[in-house]
Amino acid sequence: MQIYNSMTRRKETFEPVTPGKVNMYVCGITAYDLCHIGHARSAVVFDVLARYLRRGGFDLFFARNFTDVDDKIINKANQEGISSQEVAEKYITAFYEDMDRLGVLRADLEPRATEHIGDMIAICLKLIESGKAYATPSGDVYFRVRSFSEYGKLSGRNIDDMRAGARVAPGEEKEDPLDFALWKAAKPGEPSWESPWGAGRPGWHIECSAMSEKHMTLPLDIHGGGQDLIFPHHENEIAQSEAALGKALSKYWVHNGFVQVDAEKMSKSLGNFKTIRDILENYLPETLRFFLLTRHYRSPIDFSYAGMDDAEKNLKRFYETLQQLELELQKENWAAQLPEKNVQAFRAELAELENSLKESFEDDLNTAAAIGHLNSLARFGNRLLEDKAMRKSLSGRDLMRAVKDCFADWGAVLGLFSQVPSSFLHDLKEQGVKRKGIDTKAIDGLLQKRLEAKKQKDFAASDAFRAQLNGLGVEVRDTPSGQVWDLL
RNA sequence: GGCGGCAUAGCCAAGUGGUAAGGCAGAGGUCUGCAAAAUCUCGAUCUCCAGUUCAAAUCUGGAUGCCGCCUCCA
Repeated sequence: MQIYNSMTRRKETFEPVTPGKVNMYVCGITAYDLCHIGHARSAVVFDVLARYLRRGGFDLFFARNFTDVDDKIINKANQEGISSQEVAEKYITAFYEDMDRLGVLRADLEPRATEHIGDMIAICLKLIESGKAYATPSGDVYFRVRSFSEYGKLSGRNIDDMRAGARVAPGEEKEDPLDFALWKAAKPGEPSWESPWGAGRPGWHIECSAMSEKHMTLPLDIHGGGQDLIFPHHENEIAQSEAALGKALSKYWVHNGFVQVDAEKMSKSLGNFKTIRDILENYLPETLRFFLLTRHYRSPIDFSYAGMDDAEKNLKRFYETLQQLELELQKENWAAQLPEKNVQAFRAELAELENSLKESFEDDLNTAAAIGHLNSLARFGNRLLEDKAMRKSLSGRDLMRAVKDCFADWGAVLGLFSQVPSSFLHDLKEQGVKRKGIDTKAIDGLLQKRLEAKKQKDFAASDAFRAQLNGLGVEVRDTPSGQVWDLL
């Protein structure tokens, strides 16, 4: 497949270091708060990438870490009067709850920073020994950025262009403002570990270097994360790891775009911050996942409720089609195969759709294009369902089965369409009723009256009841099995 | 100040050289007692200007606008 490599800023043909095997390391969360929809996007994107690589037959080893020691965690712990370990535990649990709902599969390895303190110290020692890092009198360890000539290669920055002068906080003992902390001397009340430089805790960047080195063979095939991690996090990881090991940290660097709100990045200060839980108050998890996948992973997504509503309607259409296909395929009596000439064009169309789907994923994981093709597939399925000859014959049955299989196949890669249609549609309706505050008792009453009117062929009255129902935000559908209502 | 990205129909959104996927909304037809769902048909020359090319939304240069990173951040 073609994958965009942030390092070279081009799409490249993906060829793992060892044929058939893929090592992928994705930066996970810092566990100090509930996950927002940006975290959801990153998790969903790399979840789909992992699923697609596995589908392609690669032997994938996927690691996603948790940062469980960090300034923000310590602050939170102080605020809440609990230990930072408890804070991390609490939000890691919340992460799993949220991600499970979104259908994000567990990684093969989910290492935590605090489990790798010794490995981090070892890297620090190695870097100090080779002159790439230095310890200060107060017990900090800094990476000597100017000792790594390639510094800036990922983010496209030139050391001399960086406005780092202002970054030296009072009391820091950096040789150079650009230098970054590998290890921080402990302050009173902070969690700390013994080290050759006294009690302290690791800097942020070092954990990923330590964990990827410990558990995976380097270079990694794919190192991923959000675009905001490119600088300084990934740049620093590269500097540490490559300076310590003398080889590349990763062959491909993959970064997902932001989720924005009103065309601006989400942030707590702007007050436009949406947690996954905020959204799932009013929408089904699959709707959020679908929404996130309807844009290319590298583009920014502007989150909006209007966009969620669109996503929800589209997703509903998919499940309704799937439901119709399922119902039709339960039939047992099928007429003989149609003449080949009547079936040929349908088969060709299906084959082309399947091919387009494959190509979409091959082209830098273009899930937006893939969902477009799945819409075409849904229409194809609906046309089969409307075609009398197709609907009755074995030819049609085979085609309908193929459509259903195709949905199952690509749905498994996208992590969509895997629910039983009737139960998804039921949940969706319930969610809508709750969100819009529909009075179901009033609805049932009106439906009963409308049914009576219809029985008497009093269409004027039945239409009047329908109008009343519309006024309540409800639409009635007459089906072979009776009245059905849905949200308008 | 440095680096980077984006600008496609009413809205959302694919599309990196050969005359614009898809979704939502809208109009019309089929179906329906009427509707709904489904289906069919209809809709953009791709921010602007100048180039390169037989040919550009797609390449180059410029303008305008928006966004991100340079500090913690998916």
